[in-house]
Amino acid sequence: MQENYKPLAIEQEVQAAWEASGVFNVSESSTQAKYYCLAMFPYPSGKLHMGHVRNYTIGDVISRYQRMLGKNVMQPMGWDAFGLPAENAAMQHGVHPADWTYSNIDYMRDQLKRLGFGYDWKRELATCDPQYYKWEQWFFLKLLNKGLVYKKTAPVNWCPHDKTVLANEQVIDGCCWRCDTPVERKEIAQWFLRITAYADELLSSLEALDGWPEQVKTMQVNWIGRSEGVEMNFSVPDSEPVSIYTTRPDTLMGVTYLAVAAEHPLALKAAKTNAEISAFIADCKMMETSEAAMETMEKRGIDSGIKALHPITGEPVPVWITNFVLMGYGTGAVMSVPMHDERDWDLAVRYKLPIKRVVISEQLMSDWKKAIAALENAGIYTYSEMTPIEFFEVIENHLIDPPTREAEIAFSFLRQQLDHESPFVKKGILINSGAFDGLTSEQAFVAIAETLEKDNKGQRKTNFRLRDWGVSRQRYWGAPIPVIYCDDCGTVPVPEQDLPVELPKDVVLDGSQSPLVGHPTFSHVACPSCGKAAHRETDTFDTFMESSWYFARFAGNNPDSMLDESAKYWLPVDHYIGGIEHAILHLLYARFYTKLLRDEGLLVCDEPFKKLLTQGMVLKDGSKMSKSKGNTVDPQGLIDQYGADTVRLFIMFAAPPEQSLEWSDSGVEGAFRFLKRLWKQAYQHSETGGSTVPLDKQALTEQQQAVRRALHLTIQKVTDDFGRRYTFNTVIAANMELINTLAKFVDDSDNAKAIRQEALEAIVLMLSPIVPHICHQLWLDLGHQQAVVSASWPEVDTTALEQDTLELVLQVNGKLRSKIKVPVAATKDELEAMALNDEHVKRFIEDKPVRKVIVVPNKLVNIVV
RNA sequence: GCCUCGGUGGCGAAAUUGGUAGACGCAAGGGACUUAAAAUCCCUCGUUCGUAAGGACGUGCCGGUUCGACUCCGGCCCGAGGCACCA
Repeated sequence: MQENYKPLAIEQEVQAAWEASGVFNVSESSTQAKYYCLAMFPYPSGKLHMGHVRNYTIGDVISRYQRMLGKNVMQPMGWDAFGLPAENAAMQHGVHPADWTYSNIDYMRDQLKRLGFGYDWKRELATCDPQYYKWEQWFFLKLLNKGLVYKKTAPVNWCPHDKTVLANEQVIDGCCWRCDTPVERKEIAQWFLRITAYADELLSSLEALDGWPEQVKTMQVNWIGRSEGVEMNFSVPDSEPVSIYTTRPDTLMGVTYLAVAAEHPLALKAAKTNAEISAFIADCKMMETSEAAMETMEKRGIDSGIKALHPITGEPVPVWITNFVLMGYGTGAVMSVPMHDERDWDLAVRYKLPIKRVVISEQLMSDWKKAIAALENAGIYTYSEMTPIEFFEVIENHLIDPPTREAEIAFSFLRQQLDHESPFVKKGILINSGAFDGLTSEQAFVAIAETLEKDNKGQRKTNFRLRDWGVSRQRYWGAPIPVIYCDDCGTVPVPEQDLPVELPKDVVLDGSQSPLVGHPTFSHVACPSCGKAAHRETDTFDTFMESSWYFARFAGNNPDSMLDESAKYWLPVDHYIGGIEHAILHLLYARFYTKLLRDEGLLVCDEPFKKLLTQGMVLKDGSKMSKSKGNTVDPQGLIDQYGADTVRLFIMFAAPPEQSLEWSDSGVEGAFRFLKRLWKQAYQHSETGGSTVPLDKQALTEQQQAVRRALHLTIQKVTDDFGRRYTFNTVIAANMELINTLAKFVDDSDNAKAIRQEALEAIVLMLSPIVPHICHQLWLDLGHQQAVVSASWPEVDTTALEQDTLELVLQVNGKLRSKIKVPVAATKDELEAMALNDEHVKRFIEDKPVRKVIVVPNKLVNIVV
C-alpha cells in the first residue's frame, strides 16, 4: 500500500475503472428491485456551481447507498437546455444560443465526470434536441385534441421602447433592464394548459405523498388554494350585471362598494365619458405583471360614477375602478366590505369611503344591539356615512365624557375591531344584517347562498387560486409551438408526420421581437388542411414544459415513441433531489404532466416522485448563490487542488442537506485532513501486517470490547442516518469520532488487529457513498478483490452492543448535579435509592423535603425538592 | 403584501420521541518535532464568579405549559426561499 494519499492519481484511475466495467449502466432485466434516484437536471449555464455540486453529491450518495443494499439503481443525467440565458449570451457575445448551450454542456459534463458521479451516461439527453422536443410537440397536440389546451389573452410585461416582451426577471423597479423604460402591461393571445381541470386531484393526491416534506405539501396546498364561496351578480341599470366571487358571503350585508379591474367592461364604459377615469385606466397599464409587485404597490382606485344594485337589499352600491383587481383572475370584480376585510379597509380609509356597518360581531348580538341602540337614541352616531376612523373617534370621545354602560360595551367591541386601526376579519355572529341577524358566519354562508340561488342571483361555487398554465413565450430559444393559422381553416395542428417543427438556426438576436417572427421562411407555410398560404405560430414553449416530463424520458429515450414500456418499469422516481426553490412551480407542473401522461396511457403511476428531498440553497454572503447575483464560487479550483472526494466530503459535512449552507472556503482543508488521517490509519494497519487471525469474541479485553462497541454503535447510527434521516453530516461526524477512537486504540495483539481490520472495513464501506474514490482504493488495500462499489452494506453485530453498566444522570429540580455508573439490570427503586444516596445530590437536597422523584430508566433520575 | 422555512459559541453545526446544550469540524491561542518552514502530533477553547473544588447564567426577544423546554403553545423581531415569463 502507498504511504501517502494522492487523490488526483487515485481518482483518475478509479473513474477509468468504473467506466471500463460499466457498473452504472443499468437495464430493466435485473431481478433486483429497481431504484430510480434522480437529481434535478441542470440548466447548462456555463460551469457547475456549488449548488450543483451539493445537489449531485446528495443524489450520488443516496444512489450508491441503495446499490449497497442490493437495488437495481438507475441514476441518469441530462440538460435542461432551453431558456433565456442562452439568448442573453447570444446578444452579449454574438454566439448562437445553440453553440453556447452545447459548449456549456460539454464543459459541465466533464466536470460531473471529474466529480465521480455514478451516472448511466447512455441515457443522457438535452431538451433542445429536436428528438426530445418532437414528443413534447406531439403531446401538446394530443392535449389540444382533448380540449386540455386553449388560447386566450393574458398580460405580459411590455417594453414600449424595445418593443419586446420582458420576463419578470428583466423588469427592475418597474422598468426595462436594458433601456430603463417604464414597463407596461400588454394583453396578448397565448396558449394555456388546463391545469385547473386537475386541481382537485393535484390537491387530493398530495395526501398520499408521505415521502414528501410537509412544508412542500403545505406550500402546494396553499398555492392550489381551493376555496368554497358564492358567485353572485350585482345588477347595473343599462348594463350587464357585475359578477363577483366571494368566500365571505356572510359579510354581504356590509358591502359598501364594488371594486373592478381597469380592463372591466364597466370601467371601459365609464372611461368613454370621463377623461379622468380614462387617464386612471391608462395609468393602471403602467405596471408589472408579477404578483409580488402588485401586492406591494400602492392600492389606488377611482369612482366610476356607476351604481350597482345590492342583490338582496337592492340598495345602490358605488362601483370603483382599482389597480389591484385584475381582469382574467376570477371575474375581474370583487365586493368590498371595509369593516371585515384588510384590503377593502385600506382603500376605504384612503379614499374616505363610507363604512356602512359592522356586520360580524364576536359578542352576543343582543348586548351589542342594546348598546348601539342606546348610543343611536342618544344621537351619538349613526352607522352610515362615517369613515372607520371617525366612527372610532366618536365612540372614544364619548367614552371619556361621560362614560355609560352602553358605551363601554360598544367600546370594548369596537376596540377589538378598530385597535391598530384594522378591520375585524374573523368569523362571528351576524348583526345589522336584516333577516340574517343572529346567525353564525357558517350558518349565514348557507342562508345567504340559498337566498341568492332562489332569486337566481348567484350560486355556491368552489374556486381555486391555481390558474391555468400559460405556456406561450415570445422567444427564440425554446421548442416551437406546433400549430398553423389559416384564414379559412383557423388553428390547424401540425400533422404528426411533420413533427418535429424544428427551430431554424439561421437567426440573429437583437433584443427586440423574437427572430422567428421576422425569419424569411419559418412562419410561411401551406395550410395542412386546405393547402392555402398560412402562417406558423412563432411563439415557443415555456421551458417548464421540458422539465415536466424529462424524468420519464430517461427510462428509454426511445426514438420511435414518447415513452415506452421502460417508463412503466422505472417510474415513479423513488427519490428526487433538488432545490427548495422548485417547491411549487416545477414540482406542480411535473405532477400535472404525470397525470396527463397517465391519462394518455403512457404511464401507470399517479405521481412522479415517491420521495422528495428538498436541498437547501448554497448561500454566499447571506443570499442565494446565482449567476445573476454574481456571487458564485467555482468548485473547479478546489477539485484541482484537493480532489473530488474532499469537495464531496466537505459539502456533505457542512450542513444537513435540507438546510441552507453558507459557503466558506475554509473547512475544505479540514475535510482533506480527515481523508489523510483515514489513509494513515489504513496504512499503519497494513504496515503491521493487517489482520492475521480471526477475531476471538470470547477473549476481548475491556478496551477491545469498548472499541468494538463504538464501532457497532456507529454502524447502527450511520445506517439510520443514511436510510431514514438523510443526515450525511452526522454520518461523517460519527465516522470521524470512530477514527479518533481507533487512533487512540494502542494495542498490537492479534485480537486488536482483527478489530482494527473490522473497523476500517466498516468505515470504508460507510464512507464509500460519499467519498467513493479513496474508499475504492482502501478497500483493495484492505485485501479485497471485488470493487467496493459492488460491496454490501455492513451489518450491526448486536452482541457487541451489550453492556453491564451504564451512566445515569442525576438531577435535582431539573438541574444536572451528578452522574453515576449503575448496573443495567437495576430496578426503578434501586436507581432511586442510589440517586438519593449520591454525595453531590445530597449536598443539593440538604434538609429540604423530597417532594417527588422521577425515574427515567436508562437515562436519568430527577429529584424534586 | 401573501405562503413556507429558519435563528444554538468567534464560525459551520450536534442534541433523532420533552430528559446531560455545544458531539464533529473550522478558526484562534499554547506546546512538541524541525536549522527553518510545511506537514504531523498533544493541550486549551460559551459567558461569568472563584486559587481551587465548584457555582451562576446561557439556544433571536417576551410570556406560558411541565418535575424538566433548543424541542410544545401564544405573541413579537430578524433573515431566507417562492409568488405563476430566471431556472
